[in-house]
Amino acid sequence: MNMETLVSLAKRRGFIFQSSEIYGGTGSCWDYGPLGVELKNNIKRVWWRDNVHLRPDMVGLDASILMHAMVWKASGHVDHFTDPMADCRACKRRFRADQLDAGPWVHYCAAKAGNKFEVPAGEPCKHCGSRRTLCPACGKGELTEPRQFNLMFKTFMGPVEEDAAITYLRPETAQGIFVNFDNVLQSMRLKLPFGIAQIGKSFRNEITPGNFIFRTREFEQMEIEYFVNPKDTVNGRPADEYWHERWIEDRLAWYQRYGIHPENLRLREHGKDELSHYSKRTADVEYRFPMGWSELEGIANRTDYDLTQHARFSGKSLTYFDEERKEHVVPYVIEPSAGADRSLLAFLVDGYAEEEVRGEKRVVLRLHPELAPIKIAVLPLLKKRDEIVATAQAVRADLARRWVAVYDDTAAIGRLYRRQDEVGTPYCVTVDVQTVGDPEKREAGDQQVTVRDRDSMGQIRVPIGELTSVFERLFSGEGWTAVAARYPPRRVRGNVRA
RNA sequence: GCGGGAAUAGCUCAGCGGUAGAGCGCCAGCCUUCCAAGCUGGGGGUCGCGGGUUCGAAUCCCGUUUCCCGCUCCA
Repeated sequence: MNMETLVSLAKRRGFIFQSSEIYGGTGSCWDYGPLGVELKNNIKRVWWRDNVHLRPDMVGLDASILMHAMVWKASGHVDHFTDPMADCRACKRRFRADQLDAGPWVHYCAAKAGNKFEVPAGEPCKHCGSRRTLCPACGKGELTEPRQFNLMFKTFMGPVEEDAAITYLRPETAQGIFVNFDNVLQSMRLKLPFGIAQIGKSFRNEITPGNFIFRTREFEQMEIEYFVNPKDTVNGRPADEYWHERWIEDRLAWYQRYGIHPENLRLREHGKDELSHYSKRTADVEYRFPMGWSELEGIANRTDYDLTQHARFSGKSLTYFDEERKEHVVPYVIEPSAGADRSLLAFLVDGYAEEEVRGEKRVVLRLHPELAPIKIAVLPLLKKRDEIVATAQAVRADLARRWVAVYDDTAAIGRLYRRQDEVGTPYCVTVDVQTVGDPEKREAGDQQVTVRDRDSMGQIRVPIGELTSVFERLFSGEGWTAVAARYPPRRVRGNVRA
């Protein structure tokens, strides 16, 4: 599996198109096509259901993308979300200019000709006063002047482009939750621990976007801020550490529940040196993408950093009153922050399979039935028979009230199946002559159709009247094997091409 | 942003100074009683974009945009 194959499939089958393609494309932006938007909506819907509706301790939120500029001052993004970068003119490597002094460096001092010596970490040369100027990787090249990379999109509120009107497109949805902490607390009568979930677009001027939809400058996050009382203990551990561990386990399990192979998932603990300025501990859920292990979701313990900062900058109290201790506390927050686009990419990559069937290559997207863009395809075996076509269209219309169901008659049955396999449709329904009967042979129809399973390619005969209950069982997770056992396999009446 | 590679039909690619091609896919018709069948026909490309050289440029030169691989970063 390589990314190019997937990019090609995604475009060919209407999942993902490059943004503004007719104008030559625009960097790092991608559009979700008819099937892509279904898939993405399904991912967001099951995430919301599992993390908000099914839990008694979670509520949702949808904050605006544009916020008061002070939000980003308080959050630290204006000051910390910038990286001064310097490039080596010789080996072309790039470095964080603020981390160049981290190690000792070899210095050819101009003030003391012929002298080459090592300067200790963090110190300037005591002879000439200069700091590190040569590349720490190759030791030869001069470094360029540090250039400031601001990762936030700057824009103007209102039509006048003046400094007072500057604000930012949010670089994370999290801050919308923090600034609404008190509103949600007051209106929903919540007790710690509780969480607020939000799905929405965020924007970062990434230095290097790429790898298809993996790193883009406009992306969609699925974030949870789970507030806990840091003074509580659970199972003998501080509440924030306990819940952090719980969320790490829950989130890892979530990806597996929707079909990601366990061997393609792992947890990676952040080292002390790579922790964000607000984080006490962070663990990443990583997926084995075609380009290597990369982050799907970061689960951070943000402590009381954000609420404290916003309280300080806004002058508003952002505390929770602990009834038992009769005191105000600033909650700690655990943040499971997932990428919707990255999840979608992982589900595509993980579901993609090529197998050999009768000497032909079969491409199948083994998407979890809840995620599949199309749930059921209803197909006529023969499109020249009006009764077959009419019955198939009626069956589709009936099923479409409950599930995304499509009708297709533009090819022979084998090709129709393969097309549906390639876009991950879990089940097909085929209407044939037996279903509707054959007037010329005075045969009556049996009103039964073939239901075909994507993964096993198994087929059963099901009365049209029982289709809804069969699909209810299949989509509730009962499994093909269990459901198929109640129905006869399709009777083979010969195959003219065999 | 730097270095390297690439850009021709929906997809994969050939053509590399002289009338834009193939395979697959797509559409239509015929045929066909269940896993990418066959036959016939069809639509579709100002060869990424803009300049230049030339009688003539997909082809050579310059610029530019986008994608891919590294550096780097994160959801």
